[in-house]
Amino acid sequence: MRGEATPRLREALEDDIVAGRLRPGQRLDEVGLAERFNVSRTPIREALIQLASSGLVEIRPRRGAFVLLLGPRELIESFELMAEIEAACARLAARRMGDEDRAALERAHHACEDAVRAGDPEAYYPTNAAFHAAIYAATGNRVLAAEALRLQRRLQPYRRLQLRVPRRMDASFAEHEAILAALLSGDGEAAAEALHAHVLVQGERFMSLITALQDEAEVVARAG
Amino acid sequence: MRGEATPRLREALEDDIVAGRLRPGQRLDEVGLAERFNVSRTPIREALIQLASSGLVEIRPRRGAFVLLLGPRELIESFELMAEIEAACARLAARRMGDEDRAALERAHHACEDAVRAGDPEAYYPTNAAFHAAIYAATGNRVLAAEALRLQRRLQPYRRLQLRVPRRMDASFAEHEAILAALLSGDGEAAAEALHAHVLVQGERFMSLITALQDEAEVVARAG
DNA sequence: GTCAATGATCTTGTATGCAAGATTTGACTG
DNA sequence: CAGTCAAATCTTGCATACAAGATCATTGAC
Repeated sequence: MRGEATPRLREALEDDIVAGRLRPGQRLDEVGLAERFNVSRTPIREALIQLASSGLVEIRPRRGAFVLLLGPRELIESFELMAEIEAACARLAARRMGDEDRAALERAHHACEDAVRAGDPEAYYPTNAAFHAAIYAATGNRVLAAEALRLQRRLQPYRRLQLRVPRRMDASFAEHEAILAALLSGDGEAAAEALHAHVLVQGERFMSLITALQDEAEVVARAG
Repeated sequence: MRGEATPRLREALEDDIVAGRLRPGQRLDEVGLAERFNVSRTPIREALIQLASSGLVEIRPRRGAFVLLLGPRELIESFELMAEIEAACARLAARRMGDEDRAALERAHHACEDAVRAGDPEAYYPTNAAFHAAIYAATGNRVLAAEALRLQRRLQPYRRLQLRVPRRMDASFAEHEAILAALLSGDGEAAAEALHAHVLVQGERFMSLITALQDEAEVVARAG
């Protein structure tokens, strides 16, 4: 077994959580994971600690690790934070982005368009994430971009549900169009406002779904 | 040894870093720390991993852990992120803060005033941090506040140096006054702008000092 | 039949052991 | 005398061992 185990485990678990294969609230048993990955508990624990620090996992002392389950309040607050950070990204990106960034942004936008045309939410999901990531990158501020990505990943398990809402995908894409136009025209304030609303509306639309998920997940947590 | 060791170790190391007892760039030897705290390497490693995830420590695989040393670019970017986040806090706080928050903010401001009167940068430092923290809390958004605090701590080892700059403490306090006035009058935009500038100016003023620290720390890192 | 208490079982948190990669030291070569 | 290669030493990363707290089940009382 070459290379180091811990980073690999962290990525594998992170993918499982972000992709929804591990559901919010689910318990992460150290021994079980160790067996699944054919390693000892030590690197598993270290990976779990890292995931806890980046906000994907919650470790309750002496009780074990759980996929982070955001309550309604935390969820609203997280989307609000995301909206503020993305708005800041829009402002900076509009001011600073270069030709390379513009091209990447347009590529990402077209990829979204393809997914919308295909009417495939599963395909839209990653292209949407990439579009937002392209905005982060266009700020030229790597620290800010890393922070935005971290938050994006933290919210992805929840976002994922939202694309199932009828017509949401088309609405999302239309909003992207307005954001992109504002960015390309260099109007940072307009882009910031549009992006802020775009993120917040997602948070708000989620709430009903989330509450449902919440109940479901709690049942899972209790049963599992 | 009752209670759990890891959280205690994390806090102790975090305090050492934030307070400047452990300098940026300094190596953190697992065995040495284990002896110092009378524990095995295991909880030390877990504490270091947590500190790495919150951005106070850098772990280079197979090379060990080091107190995070931000380069000039990362430092500028971090202050820019901090400025954006604090500006967002100001906007939200101006809209939402209650009487309790107002009172806490004024108390924090008066504590700053005392330190300025005494002309004591060492005393001003924590009161300044508390003033900013009061703004975070006044947003009513705990997720946002937690994020702001995390960044604040990450930058504290660097901020700490800046209060040594002549007259900086008085200028900082004067800026606080303007920020507080805007917040209390409910003018979120003005508060946001003032706070944004307040944070950014710190970042900019730091740069010369930082470069000096950078060199010094690298020497320490190489020697240690 | 429900609830509480107590012991068995399981899981976490920490210590210790060991192998592999990194660093240092010292000798040797040009 | 500087530079380089190699072996010895040190450190990390992972595995395993063990103790203490948490969970669960069984039993007994009401």
